[in-house]
Amino acid sequence: MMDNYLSYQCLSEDWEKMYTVTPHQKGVEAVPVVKQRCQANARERDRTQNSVNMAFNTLRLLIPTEPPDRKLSKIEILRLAGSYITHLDNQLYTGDVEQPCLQTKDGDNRSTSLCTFCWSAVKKDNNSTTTGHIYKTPF
DNA sequence: TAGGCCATCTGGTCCT
DNA sequence: AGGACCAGATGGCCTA
Repeated sequence: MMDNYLSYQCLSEDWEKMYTVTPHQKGVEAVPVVKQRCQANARERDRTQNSVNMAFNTLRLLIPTEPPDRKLSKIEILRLAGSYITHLDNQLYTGDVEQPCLQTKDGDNRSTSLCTFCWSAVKKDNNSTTTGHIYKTPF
């Protein structure tokens, strides 16, 4: 793989030195394909770092965990975000933040369990003398 | 050391 | 035509 290119993270200062492809079609300007490829790579890098990862970080901040700065993988962020939305939706529906909400297990409409976020609240309540705030953090 | 996770590269497709 | 978006491939790092 990448035999035709200069491998990872080709730097902009190298671009001008890169070879160009001789055009076979008449009237087509020679295109510095490697430079073009490196520019595309840079854009893609920038997009994943500043767009995709930023979105993951923003979403991560909205998910309560214990400890709050617990490292979550991207797939964990997505799954927990879904669970948390369901949790909030249940509380909104019942109108009772003290009432633990139940969630349906994947693919099984008959089987329910305490949702992740309520479960963590129960665990935390059992481990402390204070009661009250429902938005305890999972784990 | 195997497996999970991630960053990066790459080529294809779609959009402007 | 060029850029954005996407999914697959690859290799490096980390941890159990």
